[in-house]
Amino acid sequence: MALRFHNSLTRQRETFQPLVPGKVGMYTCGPTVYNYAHIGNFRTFVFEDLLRRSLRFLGYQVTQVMNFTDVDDKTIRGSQATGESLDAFTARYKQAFFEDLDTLRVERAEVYPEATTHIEEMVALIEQLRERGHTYEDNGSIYFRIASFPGYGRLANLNPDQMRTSGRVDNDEYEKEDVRDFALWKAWTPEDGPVFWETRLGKGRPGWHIECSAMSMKYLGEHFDLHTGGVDNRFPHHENEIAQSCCATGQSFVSTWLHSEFLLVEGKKMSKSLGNFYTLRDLLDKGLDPVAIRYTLLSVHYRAQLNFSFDGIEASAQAVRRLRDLYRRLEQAHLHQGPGSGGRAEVATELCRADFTAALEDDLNLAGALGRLFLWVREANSLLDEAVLSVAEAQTMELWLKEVDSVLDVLKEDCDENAEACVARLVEERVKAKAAKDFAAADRLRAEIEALGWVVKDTAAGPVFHRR
RNA sequence: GGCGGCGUAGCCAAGUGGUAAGGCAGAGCUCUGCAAAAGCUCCAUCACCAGUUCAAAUCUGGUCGCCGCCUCCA
Repeated sequence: MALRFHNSLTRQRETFQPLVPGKVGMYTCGPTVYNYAHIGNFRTFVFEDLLRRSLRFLGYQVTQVMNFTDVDDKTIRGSQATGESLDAFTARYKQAFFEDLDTLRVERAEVYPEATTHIEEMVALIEQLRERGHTYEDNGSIYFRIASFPGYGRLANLNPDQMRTSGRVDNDEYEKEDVRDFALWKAWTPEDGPVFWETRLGKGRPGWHIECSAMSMKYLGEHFDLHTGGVDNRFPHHENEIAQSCCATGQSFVSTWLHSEFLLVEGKKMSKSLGNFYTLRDLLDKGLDPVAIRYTLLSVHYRAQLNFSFDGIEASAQAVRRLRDLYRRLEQAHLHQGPGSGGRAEVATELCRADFTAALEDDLNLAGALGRLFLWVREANSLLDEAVLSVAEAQTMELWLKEVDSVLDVLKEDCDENAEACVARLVEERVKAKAAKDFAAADRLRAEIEALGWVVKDTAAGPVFHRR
């Protein structure tokens, strides 16, 4: 089986062929750092995490670039509202973003370029477009003329002539030749205050779309493998990126475009007016387990709308618990070494590996892969119940589960080591109490452990414990 | 007006021609000092209608319902 993706550009499933065998360059549109990112944003970021982890699982070397949009209308307005400099304002949200990524166990990209530190690259790109006749100026601003790019609309599957035109656009955007044109460079206005750059293009700031063209090509080359984002970025943002990049370089830009669908909350698109708008921090305040949130975001195919519900989080938490319980059992299997399963362990594991891998290769069908994984989980538990696993077999199974977890990243428990050591002592005491048939003491210790928020389970191999 | 997606058990969800994965919840059983976990068993004919086919959740046409995009938005 070969890795296949549904390419938004062609709307077809295609076999993935990186430009350089074994290596993948991917650009993932990052956050505009003017507030805390919400759960819908994280649906996309977790999808991109699944993508990079899957690529690595499949043996590719990945270079991921994720930008920070740290200058635009919203960041400027935000900084003015708090009276901070733009840099100080956005720095807070950049840091918060990284904290949130850690909470959700999203792996770090290789490069996080910021728009404000790549002004020169953008200016050079705009100059290149100007030389090739794709731009025009008005009052110091520079616009991209989409009529100069015949391929415009291909990604979004929109015919420019049939786009709906509204009166509102006509009124607001009178300075453009065509309402569909977009700004590459915005001339300074008094509302921008201290936010401007004096450049060869004049005094002003870059438009939004140009940063992604400039920074992706700087770090990944003029033509690279994968570009991803939420569906809402498909048009106009990504369409404009294609226009800018192709017109500037004269060659194709991105091989494969991947777009993740929207996340709904309780069946509705998230919005502040509906009261179903949640940042990650809001959800943590409600006591939700971040790993359960991660699992939920992961377990629905990225091109399907995901309905986020609190019941769903509970179901995910249980599924994660099942995986963790098995992992603990495998870790401790050496304590009651068996005679060997007669090949059952190996066969089950190899079948699982083949099916799990095939599902991932099929446009990142993680839901299908998980279905197959849980079949193996049952088999593994059965073998443990029968106490037949040899030490080597248990290790093989444990290794496979760890390998799966290089994609899922849900096994590790968040707990501070002091608490764990403390509970471990109570568990030890309880073992002694039980050995002495002092069940009253054993029950008292169990209650104590549970009061600390932990659960202890007695198994054939001795007690195991974990956070509730 | 133009483009696109979706509708599978109580909930989530996989499955693009061969007779319905998996998770959660629920019921019963086994095991168990207790408590859990685990294992076993049970729980759907795939929105509706009409076609194509030896065979359709899967293809075609239509109906109903839901959702998204057409320059703020992951």
